[in-house]
Amino acid sequence: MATTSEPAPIASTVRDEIRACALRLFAERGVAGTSVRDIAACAGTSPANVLHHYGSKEGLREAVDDEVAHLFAHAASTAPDQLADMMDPATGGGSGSFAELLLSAVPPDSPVPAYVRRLLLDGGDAGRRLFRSWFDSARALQDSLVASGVARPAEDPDARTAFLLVNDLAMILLREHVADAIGTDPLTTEGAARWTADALDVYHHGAFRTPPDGSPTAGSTGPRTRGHAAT
Amino acid sequence: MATTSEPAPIASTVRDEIRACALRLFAERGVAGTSVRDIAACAGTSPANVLHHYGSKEGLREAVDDEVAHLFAHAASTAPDQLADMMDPATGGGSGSFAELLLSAVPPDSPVPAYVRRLLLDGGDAGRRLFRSWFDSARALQDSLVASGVARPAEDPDARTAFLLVNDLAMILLREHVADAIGTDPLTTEGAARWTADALDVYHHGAFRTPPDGSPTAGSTGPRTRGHAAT
DNA sequence: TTGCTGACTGAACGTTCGTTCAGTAGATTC
DNA sequence: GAATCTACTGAACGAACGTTCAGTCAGCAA
Repeated sequence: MATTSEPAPIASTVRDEIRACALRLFAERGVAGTSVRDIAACAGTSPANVLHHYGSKEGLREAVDDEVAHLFAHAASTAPDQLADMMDPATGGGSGSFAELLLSAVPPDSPVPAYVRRLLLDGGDAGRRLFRSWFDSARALQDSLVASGVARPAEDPDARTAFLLVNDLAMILLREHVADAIGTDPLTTEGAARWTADALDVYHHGAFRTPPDGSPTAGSTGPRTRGHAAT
Repeated sequence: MATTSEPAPIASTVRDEIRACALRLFAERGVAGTSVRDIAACAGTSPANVLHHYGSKEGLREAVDDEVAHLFAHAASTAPDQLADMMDPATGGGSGSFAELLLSAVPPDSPVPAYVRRLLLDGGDAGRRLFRSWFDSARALQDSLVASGVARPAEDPDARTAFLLVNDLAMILLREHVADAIGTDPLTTEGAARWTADALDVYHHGAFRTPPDGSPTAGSTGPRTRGHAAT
């Protein structure tokens, strides 16, 4: 059903159609909330044919997981250059954002971001591997940016990388809520620009004024009220 | 089954047990992935009794949504003071983090954070309301912090509030992945300290070195590669 | 004692689920 | 032309689903 722009192998087979429908429906309703019959109806074929091609519903889910993983594996191979390029203040002063990378890899109405969300939050192995690979890329990028003087060195580099990566992914995860709150979808070009502008401001100049000198490493700052209500 | 500490009405009724089980199972497996029979078995009663108390599975889901919403509505009534207190560099230099507030309100092994995750990501009205209320609180806090000179004023205050709030929530959403990556669960006291230390460092001093002067408002920094592969 | 109420159950209901299977149609191979 | 293969279908399977219902039982008011 209407795969969008140019580079796809255009002659979409029923097999591909089934997988595309599964991707979209899984992303919208979750795997448990999507039936094989739903997918078959979406792809204009019979439920039996879905299982003919993918063996089982679980097999189809794995195929979709793989598709998404490969999409990013390919993007990741060009990512370091792209990200480093985005980061270079000379060529544009970008943000080095994974979200921007994602935005550049899929059309704005793609179900992929929503599927990535499920992947990251459903506790499965595919999601764990995806996050791992992103974390490793981000860590390497962070190191190189520190080495080249673009980024400030962190006392806790793993925490720093995780912090920046997670902030970045959060925008994908909470996309609808952000759009509601600020009135612009952050996964459109204009929305991304607005989001990036603020993120860069914080990442360059901070959000808070400098604390009292000899700033404590803040390690002691746990929550002080320890209500621990049951539930 | 073993509700934890003090303030709960301790004499847990079967009705409460059913709701507690539903909260946990919905959080773990999703609503569609949890059957009424599962919940009944967990609560040690019959499926018919679950529906006797809550009318339908959907009614039970709404009851659980309400329970969580009320938990935070109560927390929110004391939140401004607590958050402002956390923010005050004089009394502790905390982070004003919603995640810390959450951590202080529920025990570390509570299913509530996972349920909040589902609430925020399942596109329902309860999640939308929850985010809205958090955004409004965060916005008000942000304004007061700017007024008192603790926070730098932002060019785009809505975006700034959304950015900080979303960063904060991200840690809850991606909790397991962060724990994997940095080796510490950020929703434990020690994990939170580590996370907070780095977050404060970024929020006070930035993550990147100051860009070339006359820093562009960065609005032009969209992704420059416009691959838009189909999918 | 009687009658009522609310918590609770076992058995069953109709539906929908994932999956199986025998079989058809259209190519391709020998 | 027969044999083989792959894509595909309609009908059915047993299991699991949410839900209904008649009925049991304990506590309590009259």
